[in-house]
Amino acid sequence: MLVMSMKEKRELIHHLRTLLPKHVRIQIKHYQKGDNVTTYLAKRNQICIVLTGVVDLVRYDRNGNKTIVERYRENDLFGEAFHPVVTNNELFVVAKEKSEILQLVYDDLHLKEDKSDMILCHHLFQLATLKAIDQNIRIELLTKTTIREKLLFYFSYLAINNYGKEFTIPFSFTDLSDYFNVDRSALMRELKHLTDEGFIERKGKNITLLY
Amino acid sequence: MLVMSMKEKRELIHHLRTLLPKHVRIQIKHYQKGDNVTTYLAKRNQICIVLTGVVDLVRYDRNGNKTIVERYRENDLFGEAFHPVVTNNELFVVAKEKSEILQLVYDDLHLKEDKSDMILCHHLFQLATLKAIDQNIRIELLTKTTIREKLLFYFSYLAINNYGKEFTIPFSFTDLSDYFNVDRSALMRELKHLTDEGFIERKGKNITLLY
DNA sequence: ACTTGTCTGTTGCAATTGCAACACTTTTAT
DNA sequence: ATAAAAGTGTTGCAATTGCAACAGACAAGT
Repeated sequence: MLVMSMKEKRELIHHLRTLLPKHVRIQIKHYQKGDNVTTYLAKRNQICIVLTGVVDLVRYDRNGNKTIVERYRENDLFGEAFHPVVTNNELFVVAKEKSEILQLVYDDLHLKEDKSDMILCHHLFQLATLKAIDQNIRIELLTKTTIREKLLFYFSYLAINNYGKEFTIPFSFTDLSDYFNVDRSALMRELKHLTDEGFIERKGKNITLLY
Repeated sequence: MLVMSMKEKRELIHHLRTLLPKHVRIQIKHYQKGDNVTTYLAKRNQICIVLTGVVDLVRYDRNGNKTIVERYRENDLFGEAFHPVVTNNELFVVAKEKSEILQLVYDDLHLKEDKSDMILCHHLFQLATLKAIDQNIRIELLTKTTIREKLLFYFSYLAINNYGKEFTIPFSFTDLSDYFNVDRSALMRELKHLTDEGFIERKGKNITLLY
């Protein structure tokens, strides 16, 4: 199956680790909160998998606006390979908390025609698919025209993932506004409107949908 | 190499077609301009590759606003698998021009341990990576805060791909505004401002960067 | 050639959002 | 324990954008 649960994803990573071909050089590195995991500069063709923790891919524009381009959690795939130098960007990968990252060099897995190579490749394809799914959700979120629509879309996404109309937002509001790419105060204002108009109930980051 | 040129990508697809394992069921379908390629409903785990032509993944929201979620060109990968049903979306894939689409069922390529299977898997991973790259560019574009920044980012992207400060926009302005997810008239207005302020010269869709 | 439809270009006005600034609470580090 | 830092919540105001509406250019089809 291409679409898989968290559990299946975890098993996939475990399988991948146990079956890593010997000719594929890997490193497992540990990072503390705030550490720069790796800068998007030279080292091309490096693929990283988050084993534990959370890391953010962030960008600062000329005006100092911060955007969380993507947030990677346990078992997510990322790497320079996915961010070709198309413009003069400043991208940073920063550990949001204590994290453990598996790094491997893509070029190593070139068609050695052994079974474990094949499994690795297959797993990487699945991970890349899952990544694409996350990216599509983000794109869908960003293409909502108003903050209200962004919030409602995001809430219904969380509701489906938590199987219910009550859930806790897994971001701080500051980070959420970076992820939505909107002003934080404007986001808070819209949350207030949604509460006042009876669409949601809110206690801190706990939301209950009333519709 | 993970990052590859158009030519390399074309060769990859060619290779993939000649080496398709026999147990993988494929179909090559032809579509005319305006045809609905496939609706994002039931058929999961189908992977599509554009052989010729252009197809758009579009969404209409409640207010009738159209958004081009993604545009797929020759050798691009798409499919229901990348769009899990997370919300009540209405996604359509529409042929923008006469197109030829290769469709294969993902479940067929499950670990048959033969060489061509491995190559197919490897190629699919590469395609998925290229897809992720495109998605990242789109995300970067969408996270620009103003229409001006979106235009300048997009222009510099085109300039790099065309190796020069002169290029032709490969969208109609109507489609470009759908892709940027902004109002068309607002986009035209901003183009005018950029021209008036001497950032660009424009004749129809031909742009020259003056900075 | 003519009609139909789509695309381009422009403008006034209203609505949403970003910005700046502030007070207050919570978390983190020493 | 206490200081410093980060996050939350709120508001007025300005700026950007969306919307509506229109006219002319261009393209496609009969």
